[in-house]
Amino acid sequence: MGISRQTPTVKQIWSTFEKTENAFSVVDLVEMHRKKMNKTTVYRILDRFEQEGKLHAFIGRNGLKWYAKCHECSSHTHVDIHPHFQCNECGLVKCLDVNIPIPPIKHHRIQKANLLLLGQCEDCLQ
Amino acid sequence: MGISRQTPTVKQIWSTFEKTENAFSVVDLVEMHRKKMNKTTVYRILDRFEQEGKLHAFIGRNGLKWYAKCHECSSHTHVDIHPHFQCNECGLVKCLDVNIPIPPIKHHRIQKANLLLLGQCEDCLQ
DNA sequence: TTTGCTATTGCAACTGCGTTGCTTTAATTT
DNA sequence: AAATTAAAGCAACGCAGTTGCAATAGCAAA
Repeated sequence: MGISRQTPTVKQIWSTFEKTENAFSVVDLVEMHRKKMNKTTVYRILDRFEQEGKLHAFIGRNGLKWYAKCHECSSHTHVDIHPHFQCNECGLVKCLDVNIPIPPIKHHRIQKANLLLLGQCEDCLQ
Repeated sequence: MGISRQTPTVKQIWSTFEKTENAFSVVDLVEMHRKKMNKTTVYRILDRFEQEGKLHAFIGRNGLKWYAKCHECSSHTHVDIHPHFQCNECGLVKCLDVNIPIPPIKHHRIQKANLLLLGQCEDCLQ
């Protein structure tokens, strides 16, 4: 499983994430790479990156799936907050370097937590 | 705006939420009421309930929209955590009565926060 | 280098959630 | 009872995401 062949398409998708902590929706990624590869290929490469732990995924404001490369996102199985931010004005999505503790919930076992903060980013505040 | 006519379909949709704090996905609701009304009607009634503040909505695990009646969900505009829980085993979704404080994020203005906790519910833990 | 294996890609068709436009129905007001 | 118009039904559509299959091309082994 995972990425076992370094094809041009794999390299190209990876290059999108390599230099940034920002997240991209699948729709954006399909559009970005439309001229070079099929949308099915984009979906499949993203799946493989996610399984490999090179990217992590979460659901954004409108139910679209977003992907981002995040430091230390590869292999923790403990309850983890994974906070993400989406700008209501420009649409920017990125990972936040903030740790938000989750209190224990009575009679429940919490395995994962998805936190999406919505608001205005640095650029749009000015 | 809002619900201005008490039609049978409106009453029926509302009766689904009346007795519980559990949330329902739109897909579930369309299926539940399939014999009595058109799916378009379900979507539209849910939209109206949301605008009226009788129901609130959030995005679940798979990007589906979920609705729930929640005490005190009608009219606050402050940053609010709205924590929801989804069971990874039985799929149950409900509102949690827990307040989780969001720390201020440098250079960002946070207007809303969506928190989805995933794990096992009381019934599935046994 | 060449060969063989099979992971990967492209393509086209399909599924399913959600929306739209328009006509008909019926709740509410007068 | 009639008029007004919100709401419902229906069919067609748009778009995200998936599937099956044939063609292509990494990569390892010879």
